[in-house]
Amino acid sequence: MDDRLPELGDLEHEVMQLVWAHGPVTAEVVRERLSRRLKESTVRTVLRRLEEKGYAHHTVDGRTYVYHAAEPRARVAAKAVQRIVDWFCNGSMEEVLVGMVDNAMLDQQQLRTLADQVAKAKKARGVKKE
Amino acid sequence: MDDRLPELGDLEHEVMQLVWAHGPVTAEVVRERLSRRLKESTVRTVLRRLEEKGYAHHTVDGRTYVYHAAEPRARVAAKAVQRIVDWFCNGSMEEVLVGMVDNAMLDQQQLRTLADQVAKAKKARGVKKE
DNA sequence: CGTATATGCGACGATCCGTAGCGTTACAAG
DNA sequence: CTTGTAACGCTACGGATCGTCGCATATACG
Repeated sequence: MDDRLPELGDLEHEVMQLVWAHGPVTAEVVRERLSRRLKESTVRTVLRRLEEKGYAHHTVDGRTYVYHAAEPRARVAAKAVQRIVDWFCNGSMEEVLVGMVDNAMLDQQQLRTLADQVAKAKKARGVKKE
Repeated sequence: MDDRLPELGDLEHEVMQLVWAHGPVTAEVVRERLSRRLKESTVRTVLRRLEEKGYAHHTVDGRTYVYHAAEPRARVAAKAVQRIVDWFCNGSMEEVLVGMVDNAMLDQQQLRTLADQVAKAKKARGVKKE
């Protein structure tokens, strides 16, 4: 339950965003919603690779494959961040946050607000989850 | 001053860590410190690519190239995180943090402590920096 | 000036990714 | 049962990135 998901290319990412945004989807639906107009086989290939990489899985409805996200978007993002932190800063989340503040991507006011929001979100979710 | 640094491969990353860890370094020094034993030309190629990608730059000492990190490690890590956040969560840092708490990578107590440390670090640095 | 040494350049094989053609299968209608 | 059609997987190809070097070249030093 701690598998490292491989990186995604641009198209793979765009498709994955669609899977996350609009519940379970078929290759057709993805194709219609994509920015670029691609062949169906292209879309299916991407979906299949996404499944191989562990980002999604599918169920079968009649003769149609329906793709579901394997993990919620926030969790995947969190893992990615965790990897960055381990990778660059030997696991020191603090160093990263300092870097962000230092780089004016974030100020400590926002950080504190975020801490509050996270606490709130956790409480709200903690109830219905456990 | 807002350029997106390209991704790094495994070896490139390992070399970059050495550049960050031990001040300015020569190809020889990097080679000696590497986990794997590689040919000098390999190391030089990696260093050159690192420079092309904007992670490092060099000065010349006699006939020897000395490589310096272009940006501090924390800043690069911060940019990487920022990219993840934009990429997956449409820029919502909060969503990512919630994901981390949700995934037990972080608890809100740590988050609050981090906020304090960051505030402190900023104050300490702010003085000597401006 | 000749030799050792550090450099740049080019290259080759392995992967990854975007993109798609094609053969196959299964279900529905004639 | 035969056939048309829709959805699928498989294979592939060209471009890009990366790990890894060999080699021709430039240059400091004795």
